[in-house]
Amino acid sequence: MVAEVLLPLALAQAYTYGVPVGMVLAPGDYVEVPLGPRSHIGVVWEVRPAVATNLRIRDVVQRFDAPPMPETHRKFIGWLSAYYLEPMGNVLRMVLRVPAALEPPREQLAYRLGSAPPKRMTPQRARVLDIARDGFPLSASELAQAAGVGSSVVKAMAKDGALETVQLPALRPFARPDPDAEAFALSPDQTAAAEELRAAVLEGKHSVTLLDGVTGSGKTEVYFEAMAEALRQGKQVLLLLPEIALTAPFLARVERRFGVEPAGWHSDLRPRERERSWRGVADGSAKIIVGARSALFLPWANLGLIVVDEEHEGAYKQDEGVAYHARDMAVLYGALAHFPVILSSATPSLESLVNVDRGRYASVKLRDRHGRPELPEISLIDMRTAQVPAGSWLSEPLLAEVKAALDAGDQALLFLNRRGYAPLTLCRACGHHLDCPQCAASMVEHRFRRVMQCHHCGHQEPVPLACPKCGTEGKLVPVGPGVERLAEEAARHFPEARMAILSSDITRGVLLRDVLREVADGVHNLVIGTQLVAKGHHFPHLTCVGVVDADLALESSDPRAGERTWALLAQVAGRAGRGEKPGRAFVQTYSPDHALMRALKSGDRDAYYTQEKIIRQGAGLPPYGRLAALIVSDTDAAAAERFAKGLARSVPSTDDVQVLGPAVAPIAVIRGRHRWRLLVKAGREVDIQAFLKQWIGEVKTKGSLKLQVDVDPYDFL
DNA sequence: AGCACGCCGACT
DNA sequence: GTCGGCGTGCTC
Repeated sequence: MVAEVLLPLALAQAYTYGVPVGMVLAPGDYVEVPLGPRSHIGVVWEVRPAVATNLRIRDVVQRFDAPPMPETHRKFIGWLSAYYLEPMGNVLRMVLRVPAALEPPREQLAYRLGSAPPKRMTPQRARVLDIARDGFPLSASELAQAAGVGSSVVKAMAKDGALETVQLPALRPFARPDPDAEAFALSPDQTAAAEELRAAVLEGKHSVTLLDGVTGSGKTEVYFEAMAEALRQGKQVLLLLPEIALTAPFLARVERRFGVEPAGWHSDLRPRERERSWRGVADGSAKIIVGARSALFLPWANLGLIVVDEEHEGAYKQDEGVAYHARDMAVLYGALAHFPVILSSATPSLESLVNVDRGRYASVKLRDRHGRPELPEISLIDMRTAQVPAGSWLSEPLLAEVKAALDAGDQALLFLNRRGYAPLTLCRACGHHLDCPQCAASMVEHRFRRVMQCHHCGHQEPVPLACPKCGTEGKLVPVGPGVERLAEEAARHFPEARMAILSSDITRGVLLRDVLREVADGVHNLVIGTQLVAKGHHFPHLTCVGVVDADLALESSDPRAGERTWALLAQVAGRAGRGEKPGRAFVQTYSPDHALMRALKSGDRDAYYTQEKIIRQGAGLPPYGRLAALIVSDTDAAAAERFAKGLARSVPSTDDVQVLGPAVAPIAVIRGRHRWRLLVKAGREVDIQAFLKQWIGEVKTKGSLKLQVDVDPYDFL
């Protein structure tokens, strides 16, 4: 017999290996196989009788004693690979990213207080005893660290008998969740919604339900009930969150509801915790997993429900490596493995709403628990006519509203989606503007951190005193506002205010979560923030929200800009009035007649989305058509252009696919790589993958040139 | 992903 | 004349 083994390398197919006599293999088994001079861990895809071949067939080295990868998971890998035109091995690599997962579990030695007193007493030993006396067994390094001594002290004391060793289970086992640990009190609306979701779970087949309700409507408690139902059936449950929303308070809510700490999965999990979650998912002992998008690839033993929270979030689209969309792949997984998927959002994506229109997704709407309207009262401030103090970004009407809120003892929020001090720095002597040496983008001044930074590649340099071009000193001027500059202005207007700045590059060792808590507790009464503030934080004292530049996100010519702007502004405005007092939002705009602004003012989401749908439909854009983007990049600008234009000339002739471009990509240079972009546009019924394979399947790239395929790009531009 | 094999510049 | 740079291709 031979086994077809898929390896976690950029290989499109499985490789054939001999099965040694006495070894029994089945599809899904994890095995070690030789490849060239090295050995790799792979997954058995198929076992079949050997046929004559002129390949040199080498033997499988060993089979790992681990739960085999279920067939649905293997199918998922195959589908994803076919959908995104990514070699299967690359997709497998996302599953096998936990190095220790297949090794025999390492026992961990722990130390606790022994029976004998230490033979010699030193201050160090006394500290170790102090720690050991009041506690759980700790590993040598933990104990030593807690006592502030070297680990040799611990080891010596163990030898003495002053400490004794115990074996700990290598990894803390997962406790079984209790679906009824602490049910939250639900409103009648929530109960009805929860019933619908539970019914979908009880049906035990694939379905997608869009849970659509504003912040404050209690979506979380509602989908918790669906999770409880899946848990009662003994299934595993995956709760997907955008990375930024994976916070300790959120995990605490899950723990309270189900009585156990959920397994976590995100990028900065420590290796040991990663291993624990991976194994728990694989053997089925981890029942609730709360994770970021890559949690989809964990080797699910018995997955029975996926909830995608904040489903509209662009962060679900991964664009490095395998460019997949986690929300779409969650739906695909549900379809393959026949379980329900719940998409939750206060501002659903157009894609999901259209799927509801088409009858493919069910829709469950949730109103505010306290009967409040979807959005607070929103007023537009027409910046063309409003009084704006010289050198100011805040208009008189907005300043008056903020003052009124502060005077009333309430909180106010000023929102500007721009990090740093100023987005652009110009030399007034020669007109030079400071750009990133690696990218086609401006360097952004960050005054708190005293650096200039490129927001595309992260490149940093000190803030220059003189113009790098003409050498004139003192003539560099910041142009336009960032949150830091806005804060400076706000401090001038409201010197008494207790101000906090919320931005992802926040300040001098202050932890973001501490600032968020302080804001929620009312320690600060004036908050200046970037889009970070839009993300589901609850600020009960906030009654006044000011959007400083509502046009910013609309300026992009990407057709998705409208949808994104709506989600952002609706969520920011929705921060106001979530506590006892009603809130109001004020939106500064130069285009108050824009359909989006009018809809925002009237709080009529449907009106705006209806219009967006018409525009998308007219343009044949998703979700009414299909898109794929090809990105050609090279350190050599001319080579990138030549290759991209050559690609365009070799498009196979078809009637149902349109190829646009090439054009210089929206960000023309990133990290010194020049980028060109082609866009493939087709009807919904067209097999765009087949077209792409026919077109670029045999294309070879050489040198530093890279050709990247992005099926369903998030940016349509 | 490694690793070896292969063609062009700075050394003894 | 060789050492070694990393670009290209292969691994069942």
